[in-house]
Amino acid sequence: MVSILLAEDDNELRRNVVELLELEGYQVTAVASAEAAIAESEQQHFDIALLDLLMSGMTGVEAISNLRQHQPFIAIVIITAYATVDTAVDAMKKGADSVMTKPFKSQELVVTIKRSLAEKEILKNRADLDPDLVYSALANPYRRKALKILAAHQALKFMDLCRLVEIDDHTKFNFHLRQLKKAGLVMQNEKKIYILTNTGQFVLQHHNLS
Amino acid sequence: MVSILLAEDDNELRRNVVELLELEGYQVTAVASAEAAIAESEQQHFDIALLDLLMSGMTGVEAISNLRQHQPFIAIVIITAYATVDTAVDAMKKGADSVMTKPFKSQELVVTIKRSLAEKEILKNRADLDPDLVYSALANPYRRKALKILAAHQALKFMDLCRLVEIDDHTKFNFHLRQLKKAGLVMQNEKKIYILTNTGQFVLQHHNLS
DNA sequence: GTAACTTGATAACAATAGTTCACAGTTTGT
DNA sequence: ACAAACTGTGAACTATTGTTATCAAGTTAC
Repeated sequence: MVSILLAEDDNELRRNVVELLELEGYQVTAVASAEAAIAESEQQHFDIALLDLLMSGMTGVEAISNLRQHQPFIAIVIITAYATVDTAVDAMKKGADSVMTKPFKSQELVVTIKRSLAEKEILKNRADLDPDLVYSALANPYRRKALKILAAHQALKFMDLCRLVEIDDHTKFNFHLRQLKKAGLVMQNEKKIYILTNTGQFVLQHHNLS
Repeated sequence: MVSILLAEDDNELRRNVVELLELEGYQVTAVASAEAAIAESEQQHFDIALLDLLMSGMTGVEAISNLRQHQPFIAIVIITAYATVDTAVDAMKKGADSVMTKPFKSQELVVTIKRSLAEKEILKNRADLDPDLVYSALANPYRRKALKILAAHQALKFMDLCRLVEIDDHTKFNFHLRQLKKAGLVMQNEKKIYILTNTGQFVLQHHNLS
């Protein structure tokens, strides 16, 4: 079941949103301040947090880094009545995944929640891969280069990739390719041609290899 | 000298912005489409790109990933007359560093440019560190744990950190700590107490270690 | 068919990473 | 002052990573 953490200091709106989300089948924990939200996040796991921007005490945006400390994969949606482009940009810079304006229709909220969860879903994949192997695989310039080239060309045959990485000894390159396969970043398709796994694509997107 | 790539299909506005930015001492390359901007980015280095959202052909937001392909550290500002919170959020999700609304005052543009460059400045630091060493250092759960703990506690003495990482043999932990030092992620302050380097803080921020 | 290229497996080896042990100088508490 | 805990160094050793050489099955070109 998807668990939602809601921080909203308007009592009536909070009750309404809780009711709405519970009808949608979510499990909701509602609090009235950013501080309370942080405290809750230390107690139990949440998939997504809906934070009002302006509350007495800490703002929703200020709470983001605290929430992520205990729940690195939590999706965060900032909700605010006074949203401008600037406040939205600021919230995104500070780590929000989305920003909604108040007032909103029930369906807008549900759609935003579903989309934010979907976008985070890819991140969850990372949880089931072995970070030791991935970092170890990235700790070599040939392999980082191979990944980048593979990302650019989508699919490459062994020798083509080998040449592009500029390793003259193909057996040496074969070794590095195996390391990439072992780390789950690269695989061969049915025609034995090398492609990135979606893990590989994710890693490449988020690591900006140099 | 800071080099700016400007993509704007309104000829008059483009000329005005070029004039303004050159007066401010920037070196500006101006084009009239996202496609032309991508082509330029393959020719020379830019510190920052100012992209109009709506142009004939590709939008500014669609060009972002292409630009980053050749220039991973480029800062990107999306400029648009029809900015809503939703379009701004979308642009940020796709990798923009900031979003500005048209029309804007000269000073707003200059301030936004300076701030975006400053925020990217941290990234440049990464360029001068050895990715082999960093990834290698991260390829071990003890070391990732030590980094996380160090980030939470800011500063820790050797034995305190060792206990928190739950390694019983302090000399074994000492080895891993040396690896972290060698990678430039951790250092000792004047009182010999262990702290993260700013490289270490950057890595921790951007890797969300699991 | 055969010569050249492709795509691997395997073994032998060097270099690096990681562990453990022994020991020693420095702080800290009492 | 003395013991205990702290903060290391260095040597010995094992495991893993990375390189090189040899060999071989499959594919393609002619």
